[in-house]
Amino acid sequence: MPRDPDRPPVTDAEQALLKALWNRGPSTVRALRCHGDSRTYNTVQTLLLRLEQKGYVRVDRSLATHVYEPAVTRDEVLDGRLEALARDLCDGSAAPLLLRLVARSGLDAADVAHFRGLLDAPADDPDGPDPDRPDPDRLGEEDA
Amino acid sequence: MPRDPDRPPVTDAEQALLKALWNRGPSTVRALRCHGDSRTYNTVQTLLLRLEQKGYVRVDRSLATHVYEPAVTRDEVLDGRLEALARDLCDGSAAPLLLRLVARSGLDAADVAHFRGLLDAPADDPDGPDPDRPDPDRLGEEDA
DNA sequence: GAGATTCTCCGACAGATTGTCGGAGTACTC
DNA sequence: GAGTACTCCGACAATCTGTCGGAGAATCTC
Repeated sequence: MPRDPDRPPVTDAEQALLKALWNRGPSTVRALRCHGDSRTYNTVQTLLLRLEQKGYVRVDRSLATHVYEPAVTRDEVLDGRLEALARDLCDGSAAPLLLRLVARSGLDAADVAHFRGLLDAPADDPDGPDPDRPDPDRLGEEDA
Repeated sequence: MPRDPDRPPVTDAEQALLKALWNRGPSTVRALRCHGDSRTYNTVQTLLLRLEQKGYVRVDRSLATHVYEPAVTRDEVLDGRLEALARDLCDGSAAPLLLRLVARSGLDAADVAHFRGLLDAPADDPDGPDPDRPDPDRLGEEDA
């Protein structure tokens, strides 16, 4: 289990790119740009570079045209953000977050059943059932 | 139930002050400043003013020396942040957040029991148990 | 192999944000 | 009415963000 909590935060523009990478898998600047991104080639590249410096993406420079891929999963980012939230507002305890989520968000019966199951099973299954993550295994299919 | 989701975000310095207000209840600038805050009087005041503009604190200007108090509870801020997180990373769904929290954070037996109870009871108790809010009725007691 | 393309790298830059105060004026205390 | 305590307004440097331009290297095309 990777354990490097405090990456610098991502900005909005960076996050948009990171999301695109999660959805598309490893991609080139060009591919990302065509993916509905009105930014200049250079702008996208700068953002990607900053994401690399911050540790959110990994770059394969073996080819002439570099290929960028996420270095962190959405869940890892989620964990980091949740941890930061707990630290900021709840003295580091995650329990209040859970409490709030359960108390307010509209969980349907299936969700409730799901979570009850999780509570029953010991919680150390990081790759457990994860119904709503898009499959991350379509590589550099340029859609131009 | 107050419903104004998108307040501008608080900065670190602002949040420290907001936390102090949550802990101490309504306070004057001076009281906040003595509360282990090395900032200048004016700095604290500016921060408080910005918090007011953003809607996080309310100011009682009826007295000569103004009294600042939180306009939002910690839970409301928490809700907003969690919503933003869900929006940013999970297409608006809060379920993945819950899943992550349950899967990773170390919940002790009491927590688990607590949440199981919450899952059993329908979730519409906005003013439910709130164990760690201090009593807000010690006003300008300067601790110098 | 020379020109045209395509990329990468480096650096810049304007606008917004953040944290921090100073000064001027006002209200209150004795 | 002098001194003190506050508030209001504005400023300011440092940093962050999003956005590119230009120079040069690598690749492709004839």
